[in-house]
Amino acid sequence: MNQRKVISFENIRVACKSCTLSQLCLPMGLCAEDVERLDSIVKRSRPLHRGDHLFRGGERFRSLYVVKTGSVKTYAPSEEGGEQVLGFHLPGEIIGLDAIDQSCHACSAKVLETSAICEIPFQRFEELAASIPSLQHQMYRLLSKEISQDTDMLLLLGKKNAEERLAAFLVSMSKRLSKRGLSATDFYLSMSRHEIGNYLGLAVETVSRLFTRFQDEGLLKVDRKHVQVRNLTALENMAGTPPSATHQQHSN
Amino acid sequence: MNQRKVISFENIRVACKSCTLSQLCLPMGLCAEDVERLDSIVKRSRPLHRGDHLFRGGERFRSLYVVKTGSVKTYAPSEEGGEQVLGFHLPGEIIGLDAIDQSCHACSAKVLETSAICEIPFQRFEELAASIPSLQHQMYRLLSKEISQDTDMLLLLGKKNAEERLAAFLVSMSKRLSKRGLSATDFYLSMSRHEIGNYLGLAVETVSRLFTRFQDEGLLKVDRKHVQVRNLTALENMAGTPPSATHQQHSN
DNA sequence: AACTCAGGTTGACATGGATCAAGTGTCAGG
DNA sequence: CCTGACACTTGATCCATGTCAACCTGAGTT
Repeated sequence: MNQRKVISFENIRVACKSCTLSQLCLPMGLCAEDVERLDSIVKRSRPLHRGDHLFRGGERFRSLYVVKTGSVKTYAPSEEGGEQVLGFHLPGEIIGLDAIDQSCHACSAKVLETSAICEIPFQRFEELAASIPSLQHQMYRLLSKEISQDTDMLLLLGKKNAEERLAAFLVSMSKRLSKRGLSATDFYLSMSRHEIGNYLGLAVETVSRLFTRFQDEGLLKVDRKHVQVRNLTALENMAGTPPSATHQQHSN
Repeated sequence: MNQRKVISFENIRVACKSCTLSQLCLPMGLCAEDVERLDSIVKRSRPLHRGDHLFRGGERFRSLYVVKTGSVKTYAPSEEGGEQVLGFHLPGEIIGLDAIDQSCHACSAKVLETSAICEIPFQRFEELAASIPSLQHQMYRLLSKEISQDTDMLLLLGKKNAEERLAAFLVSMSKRLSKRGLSATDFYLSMSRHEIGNYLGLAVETVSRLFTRFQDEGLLKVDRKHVQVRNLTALENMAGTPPSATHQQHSN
């Protein structure tokens, strides 16, 4: 069937079985044979570039998307220009789960930097899941995890002040990046201050001031998008979610 | 006077097939035979009373729960007394979806008034769903809907001011109640002002002042927990979610 | 009836963060 | 090297809402 491409994009278009994300993503817990079956329905497009949309609010829902490399933000465009950033998505994270119910995307998804994305046609996925119990189970887990994460965010927006919010954001990024094999203390943020503020329910100015203050307090070293965490524990305490308070870690 | 009785006691231990909620709940879209199979795994306990817990944060996850009559609140107990109310659940709504991922409840669920609850052992449910595609699909939809609702809530907490929040809350209650055959404009709130404030990220005093103001402005008639909506359209506009802005209505 | 007590309302005041208004890099294109 | 655009920072001010405190009200209880 499909001619194998043995060239430069090969590392971007890796099959699920050789993808380093398989333990975060849908293939988790599947046997080799079932991974192949899943792999056969995944579509891998050319890399997308900063500003490209995976989908826009209002479009018909057909597929789920998984970030393979790069990062994506989802946001709800509100009437008259304003928007609410709903999340930033790193490799291995699934996008579009909220659209299953209405068969229609309520939010938009835009890539923040050059990114490779896997597309999973949902109807075919559903058929497959019906015949692979562990895939079905993993899908329930991923949906459930999305709900827990939203719940954490509700707590953040409902109860935390500006300082706690930014600390929680930085801790979350740190954990998620390190789970992907990157440094937990030295990373680049792919989103702007404005997007961070929007996501956290804060004004840009507040975010900027907090970055400065955290740096003055020796918690961070910041240079534009480059962040070096100097005192992760202090940030965790500030964020109000000590690692042992919950029963297990679950951020994706 | 008491219209709450409409869905009250005649309903308590009815089987799924004769439950008035079947179009909101898991049986939606199932054929009669499959409804029977689902029904056979559902456990129906005696009514619970105000303050009883369905589960508490930290407990092992075994079952999902569906409100049959009455109402339930879910909340995340935080260290040292504080809590964040995560949601209020009306008949037909499923509770516990966030615990699938960790097999452990991160939040607690407490009934707000005498309530009948259906318990659905999750493992048996999962087995059943694997053999009934339309049940699996409905489960995906319900999980997805939960995510959309959380998303709406993120928008509320991230972008809306106090007045918009309370208006959105009242509109949501109105819609959900009317979808259950109750009046959209005359109802009793089963939660306290404190719980409303907590849920909306506002101080009790702010909620109280807003109720007074809405009444002064002729939008509502309020007597303690009894609310009569006088101008639903105005509330909808204030809430910033005009009914036609989204493509379909979906609040459960 | 009087007492109690929790939930609710109302008023006075304080403040965290929004908003407004200048700057200050930094980078792309000419 | 300039120029303009844009993201970010910093400072000054304002205001929505939180906080604190007093009081009310209704439903039980004695």
